[in-house]
Amino acid sequence: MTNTATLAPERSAPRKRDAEATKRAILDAAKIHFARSGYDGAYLRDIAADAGADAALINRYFGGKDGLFQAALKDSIAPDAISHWSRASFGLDVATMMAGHAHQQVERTHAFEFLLQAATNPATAKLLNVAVQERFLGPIRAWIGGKDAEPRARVLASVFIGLLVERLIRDEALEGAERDIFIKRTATVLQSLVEN
Amino acid sequence: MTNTATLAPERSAPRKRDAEATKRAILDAAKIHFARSGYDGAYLRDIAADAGADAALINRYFGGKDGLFQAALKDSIAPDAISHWSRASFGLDVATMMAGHAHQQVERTHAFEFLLQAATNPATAKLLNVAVQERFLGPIRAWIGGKDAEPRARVLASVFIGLLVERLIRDEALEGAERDIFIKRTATVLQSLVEN
DNA sequence: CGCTTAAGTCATCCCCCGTTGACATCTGTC
DNA sequence: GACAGATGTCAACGGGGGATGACTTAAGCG
Repeated sequence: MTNTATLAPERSAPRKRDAEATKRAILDAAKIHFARSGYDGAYLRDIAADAGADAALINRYFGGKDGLFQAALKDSIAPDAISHWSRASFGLDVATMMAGHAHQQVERTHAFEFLLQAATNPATAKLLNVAVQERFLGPIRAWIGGKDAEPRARVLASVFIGLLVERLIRDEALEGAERDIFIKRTATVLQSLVEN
Repeated sequence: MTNTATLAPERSAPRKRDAEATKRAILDAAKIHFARSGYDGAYLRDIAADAGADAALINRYFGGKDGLFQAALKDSIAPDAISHWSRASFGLDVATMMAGHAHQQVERTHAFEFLLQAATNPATAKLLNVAVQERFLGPIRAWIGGKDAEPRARVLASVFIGLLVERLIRDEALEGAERDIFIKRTATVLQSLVEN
C-alpha cells in the first residue's frame, strides 16, 4: 500500500531558500497525500519529496505529522462554503450541482476527499470535529438562524456531506429522467431543512 | 492510537479447539475493528485478542492482514442489509440510531461503517463501488419499489451515508432538546424518501 | 495408551516510518 | 568578506506492528 508515483512535476530548479514558500509547498503536497491515502497512509517522506523538501523540515515547520495534518485541515475548510447561496433557491441549486460529476470541480473534490479521510479515522475525527464546528457548522447555523439552528444545521450538514460522498462514488453524471427525479427529491429535502 | 478497550465479552471458558469457530471469531472481531478504525488503525494483535485467539492464527487462516480484510469485507456485504427495517418506522429508527454516538457499536451499522472505511482506502475503493451498487443501492431500490426507485435510492443512500459520517465526527451522543429536534428532522427526511 | 495431525502459543525478526540532532550551506547585514 | 542566523541536508535511532517458524498442547483413532 505504498505510493510509488509522485504527483508533483519535476522541480528542475530547486527554489531559492524561502521558508514561506517551502511551507506552502509542503502544505499543498500534504493535502493531496492526505486526501488520497489518509492520515496513516500518507508518508512524510513522500510528502516532502513531492514538495521538493526534506522530511526533517516538516518537523521544524509544523512540529510533526500531527501538526501538519492540522494545518492542512485548516487550510482545507473554507469558512464560508455555504453562506453565499440564496436561501430561496438553495435546495435546487445544491441539488443541481450534486447531480453533476465530481470531476467537474477538481480542487473542491480534493479538499473533500481529505475531509472524508479525516472523518473515517478515529484519531483524526476529533480534529475534524473542531474544524467542522468552527468553519462549517458555525456558518450554516448562523445562516439558518432561529432557535433550533444547531440541530438543524447538523442535519443539513449531514445531508450535504452524504451528497458529496455519493457524488464522489458515482462514476458519471446523472442524465434524463433519472437526473430530474434526483434533483427534485434532493431539492425538496434540502429546502425543507432551510425553510420553516 | 491504540484501542485499549476490548469489545468482546470476557471469554472465561476458552472455546474448544475448533478451527471454524476460531475463524468465525476472528472474522467477527475483525469486522468491528476495521469498521471502527479502518485498515491501518486496526491491529492484528487487538483483533486476535478480542477473538480470544493468537495473532499468528490470522496469518495461518487468512494469509495475512490483507486477506483478513478482504474476507471481512466480503462477509460484511450482506445483500439484505437494509430490508430488516420496517418501512413504517424506518425514518424514526434510523434517526434515533444516528443520534447516538459512533462508539456505541450498533450492530446494524457495522457493515456500512466498514464500507465507508473501504471507500477511503485506495486499495479497496474499487470494490466499494461495485458493492454499493449491487448490494446496497439494489436492495434499497427493490425495497422502495416503483418507477422512480433508482434515483430515489440514490438520494436515500446519500442521506444515510451523510448521517454516518456526521456521527463519526461528532464526539458525543446528542441529548435533550437538541437530540429531539435532530431526530424529528432526520426522521422526516428519511421517511419522506421511503414513502410516497 | 501411543501416535499423528491439527490447533494454538510464544518469542523473535525485521521492515517501515516518524522523529531527532548534528552538520552543511545559503543569505542578508555591517 | 566575515559573521550570524536562518534554511536545508543527512544519517541514524527507536517504537510499532505484521510476519514467521519452532514449539506445545489438545483431539481423534487404532
